[in-house]
Amino acid sequence: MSVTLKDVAHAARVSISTASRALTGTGLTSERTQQRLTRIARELGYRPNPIARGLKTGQSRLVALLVHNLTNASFQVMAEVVQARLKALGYQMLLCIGGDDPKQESDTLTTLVDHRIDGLIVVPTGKNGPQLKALAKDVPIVCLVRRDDATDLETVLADDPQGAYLGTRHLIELGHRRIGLIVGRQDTTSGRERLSGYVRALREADIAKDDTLIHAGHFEPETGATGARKLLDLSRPPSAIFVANHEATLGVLRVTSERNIAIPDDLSLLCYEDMPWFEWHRPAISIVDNGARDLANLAVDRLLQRMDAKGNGNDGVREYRVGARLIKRDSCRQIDPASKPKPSIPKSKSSAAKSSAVKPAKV
Amino acid sequence: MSVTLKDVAHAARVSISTASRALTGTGLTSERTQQRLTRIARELGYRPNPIARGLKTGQSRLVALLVHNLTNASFQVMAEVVQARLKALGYQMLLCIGGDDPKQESDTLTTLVDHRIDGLIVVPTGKNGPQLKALAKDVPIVCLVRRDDATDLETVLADDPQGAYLGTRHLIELGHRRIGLIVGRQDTTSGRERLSGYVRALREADIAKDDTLIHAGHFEPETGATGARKLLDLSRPPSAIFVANHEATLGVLRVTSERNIAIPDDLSLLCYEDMPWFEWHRPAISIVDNGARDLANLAVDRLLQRMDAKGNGNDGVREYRVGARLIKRDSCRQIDPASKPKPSIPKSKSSAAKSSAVKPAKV
DNA sequence: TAGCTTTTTGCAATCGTTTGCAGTCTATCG
DNA sequence: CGATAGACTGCAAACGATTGCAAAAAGCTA
Repeated sequence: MSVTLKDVAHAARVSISTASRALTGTGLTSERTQQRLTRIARELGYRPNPIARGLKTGQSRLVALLVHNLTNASFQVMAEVVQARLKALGYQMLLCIGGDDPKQESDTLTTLVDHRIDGLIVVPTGKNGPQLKALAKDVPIVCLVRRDDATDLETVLADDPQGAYLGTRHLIELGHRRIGLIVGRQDTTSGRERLSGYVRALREADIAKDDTLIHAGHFEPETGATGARKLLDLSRPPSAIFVANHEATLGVLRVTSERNIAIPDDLSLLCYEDMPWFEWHRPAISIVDNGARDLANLAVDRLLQRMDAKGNGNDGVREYRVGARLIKRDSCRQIDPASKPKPSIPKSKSSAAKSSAVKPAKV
Repeated sequence: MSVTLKDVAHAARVSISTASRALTGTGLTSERTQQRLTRIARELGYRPNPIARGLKTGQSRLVALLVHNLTNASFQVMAEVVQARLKALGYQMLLCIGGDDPKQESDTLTTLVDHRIDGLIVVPTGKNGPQLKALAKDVPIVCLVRRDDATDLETVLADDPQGAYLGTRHLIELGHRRIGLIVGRQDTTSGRERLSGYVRALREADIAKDDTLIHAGHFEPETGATGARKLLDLSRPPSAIFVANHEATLGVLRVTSERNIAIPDDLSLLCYEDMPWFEWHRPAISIVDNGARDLANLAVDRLLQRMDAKGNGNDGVREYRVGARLIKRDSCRQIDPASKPKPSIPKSKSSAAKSSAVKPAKV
């Protein structure tokens, strides 16, 4: 069907092996034949067959990315970043969707290694530790966003404690003392870590932690709605809500809208992770950016390094944290505890907010 | 490294060929050996190597989906649907992102056929017709959402003429006579077809087409903003806007919000294609659903059929249309034909409208 | 039991590459 | 001028499966 190495060799009147060496540039061929063959190959439109090559070399030039879904904005940009990076290096990305379901994850993992993928970036459910660990012997693996505690795989994480801390502190600096928190499930790393960052910021400001102000729930809009209702129904409702679970944002907005609560006048709102429409929403929604782009890039970096290292990548560092940063928009306002003044939009001096940096963390 | 067919055959004391036949179920083996071999294979944890198999059979069990991006909600659900369907059939999906850029599309296409994909579903840019046509000789291809006029490839399209017609008629039935249209680029199928559906509905209702009410632009929020401004600045502004280009929705909403225009009281708004947050938005946004899910499913159906047919799929039908449907929510209101449409200086009296009084009145 | 058909099995080639080994050629040096 | 090192090249065996063909085994009839 298509042009094979044999054809090229034949056209150039050399043996297949010479052709192979010349084209792969193994250096064992004379400059002249090498050039001649590259030319002929080009003329004939020869494109090496990765399958045949893979059979011999055991590589596939395929790298898989396994995420939970594609509706999550973070996963979208991660997928785009990973795909772009890999393509530039001649790899193809295999995007798989695991739905945060251990069974599906497990199935997908086995198919992937069957296909002899050269590398894997995975957002683990956390329930397939042993399998992942076993696979890691055959294939370089990097975990993304979530850690699988049952493994010691290299992991690239958002700095959720810091992000939540940053966000909470921002609200405190604006004068808020009663800050509601809507956060994800507490059996996930991110859920726990965001809560802890929130708590730390409060403690640092000598604000007593009030459990009635904290609502932990699932990663769904519904959680935001019930959470918001609960918080707003309190006898002393919060003056700001930090939605540390971006799937919940929609729910919160619906409730504030239903109740005709003006943002940021009546309530300040700060969210976690960006969404394309946050900027376009009125008021534009301030966020803590978890750095999805950086996360993906770092994950690719790590993976590539492992793929090159060929096994001896045990250089100690097992966990990387990508710094979060605050993006101030218009949904949080300064509070003056003394009077009830006109709302003032905080000016965005975003240069100060760029605290993002990539730093390795110790195990 | 892993268990090969040879190992299985050896363990069962049969030849490799027998093992192969027994496991692939070619039917040329006795029931008994077949069972015995499947058992042994299972015990040994044998998993066939798709690369080796592919080399011989010329198949890869890989099917590619090439879309423009992942931020578009339709592409997201399509990707999820395709992945799910294919996985169930033992295929892996290769998701590629072409950015609606002919050069990238072209590059990706060649890498894909290099990888000997078994099939391809592509949202074509429309600029690589010849290449697609050539590839179609080697690989079953189905076009999705957009047609590439330079080819005669099987194509699964949304019924945009009907969808636009449906939406426009809905607005007309609500009593609107001046209906603004914000639509995509007129050099794309969807852009043209949606315009034509709009025009047909108008004609059918004996409403003269007014070109000042039509704004065609790029697939970006900015287009929505400029379009909305243009329409609302008219001396006789429309009483309803049909945003037939869902990337533009954000821009339109920003403008209505900036100008304190209440939806649906002051202006009815109808959009094309669903977004997760449309339902949660206040007011919930009515849409014409293009049936992304159905589109993807049909595309997969067609592709599979072609892949089975092995070349003789010339059964005449070259184009499939998936019906659109109207989803009524709260952003369109009935107009009293007696009273004149109220133009300029709209008061914000909608209880459900964006409540924040403070807007940085930029622009 | 012989002779025939039908099933089941094994041998070996093949897919398109890569690569160890051995052979050929060129050039250099004594 | 002949020997020899060094640079190129080609042969052939892999990689792990599938598959046509022929041989062996089994089943059947008479």
